[in-house]
Amino acid sequence: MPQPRYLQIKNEILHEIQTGALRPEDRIPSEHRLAERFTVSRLTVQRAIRELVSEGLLRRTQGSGTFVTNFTHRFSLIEVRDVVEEIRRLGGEATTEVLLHRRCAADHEVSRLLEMEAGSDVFHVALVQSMDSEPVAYEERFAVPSVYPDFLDQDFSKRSVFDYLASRSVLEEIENVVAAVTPDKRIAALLEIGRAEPCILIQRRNWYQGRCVTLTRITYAGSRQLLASRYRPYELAGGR
Amino acid sequence: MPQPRYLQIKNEILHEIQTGALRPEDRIPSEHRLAERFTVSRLTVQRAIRELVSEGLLRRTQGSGTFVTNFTHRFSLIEVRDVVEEIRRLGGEATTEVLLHRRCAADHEVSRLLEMEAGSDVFHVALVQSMDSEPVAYEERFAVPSVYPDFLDQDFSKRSVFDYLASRSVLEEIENVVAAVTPDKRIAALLEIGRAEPCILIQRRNWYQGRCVTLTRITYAGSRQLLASRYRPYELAGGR
DNA sequence: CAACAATATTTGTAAGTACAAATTATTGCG
DNA sequence: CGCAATAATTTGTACTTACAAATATTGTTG
Repeated sequence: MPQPRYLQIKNEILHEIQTGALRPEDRIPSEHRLAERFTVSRLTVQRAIRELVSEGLLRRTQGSGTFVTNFTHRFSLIEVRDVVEEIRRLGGEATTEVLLHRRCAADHEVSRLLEMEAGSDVFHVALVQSMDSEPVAYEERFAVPSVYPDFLDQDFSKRSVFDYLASRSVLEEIENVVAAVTPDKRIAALLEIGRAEPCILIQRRNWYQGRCVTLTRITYAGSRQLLASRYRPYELAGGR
Repeated sequence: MPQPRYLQIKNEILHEIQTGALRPEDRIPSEHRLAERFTVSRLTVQRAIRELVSEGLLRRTQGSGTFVTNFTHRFSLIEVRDVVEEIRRLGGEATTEVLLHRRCAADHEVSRLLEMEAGSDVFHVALVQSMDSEPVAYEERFAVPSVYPDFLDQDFSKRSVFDYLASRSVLEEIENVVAAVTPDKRIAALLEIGRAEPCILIQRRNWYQGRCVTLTRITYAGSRQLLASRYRPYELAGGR
């Protein structure tokens, strides 16, 4: 058996969509008819269709039928990786300089973003990430003490904050905001760039068990393109 | 039947992962055992597990077993929508001013990015997108003539370029590059911002049938946060 | 003890059947 | 003709069975 039947069926439907033989809003044949056409059981057809539905290419309504989605990707996706992760992926050596690592009272802005009362205690770490000795990002992270009790015991120059935080909680919700900013004097100096050089600021908030538990602000040194992604929206499944 | 059995099983496993009862690399019981435990058929268990696999929470190996992934999202995702789409989503009125709409010879940079010979003919359109009469983005798009023969006949002030391009091809591959830039004099004037105000530049390339067919550069007026996303990585399925 | 063979376990694919639920088409009646 | 009841279609869920393929375990033998 060179390729499972359900994959053959799936790829055939996918191909018809890609070539335009099946157009958005078109109704595809019923499971029964497809099962007849391919001489397979209804279950096999069903599996192929269910996967295409979960991938967003088809939409089905009980009693009515299965239709081609007109959702020709209303958006495309950009992956935002952890800086250390990204540096390694690019084949560089990542080093971390920890500037601050403390417990402190949250200021107005931070407490608002963390959805807690102003003046509450938070953990705070500030660091500079370098790739092959060249600074590429300034990170500032805040964490809620109750969820990360051993935050202050960590050595973030050895293990990335990202790694540590990820190991302590399976996140429920993630919010990312991207903005372009001009670095202030201090950050420009740390990143060894001119104050006129624009930077990308990514602010991320994570929720765990209904509460906002971490706030991260990463300022990327402008010219270094760490935010790129390339992907295939609808790839044919299986080999060949 | 309040909730399908396969969803109950899926959510139970998901819950065990979220609470930490099941940890990364743990092996979960075999289909046979789970079917016994929940008094359902193997198929029903299989469906629950297959969905969790496709969502990236479990990994299976034939003959060996099913394991919890240690893939605690190495990246998070940002959705990049079309400007017109994004403006409507925010409840604003989108207007488009077309500055250029022509056929021309590709310069060195554009032909390199479109993977074609320098000097080849390309379609070119430049426009300013506004939200409630306030300019928010400057777009420059290049398209390969052979794939979009009626490019010049379109009225892009009525129908968005995005819409037109999407209607003509189902894309195979999408590349996005995000950078922070300082706008040049012309773009700053068009966006009605100061030259010191940093902007986000998104460059996108699309592939269709093995060839790069479109190149887009969008400069977002800095302070307007059009790049934000919020999502739940592993949401419990079904109601209740 | 090590190498190999046989066996058991586990997942992968697939057929067939059954009934429920939602939608759409059809029929019959006033 | 219009409306309501009925029938047919289509998807949703679920059970049982069957065998193949990959891996893990156990037992045997030199």
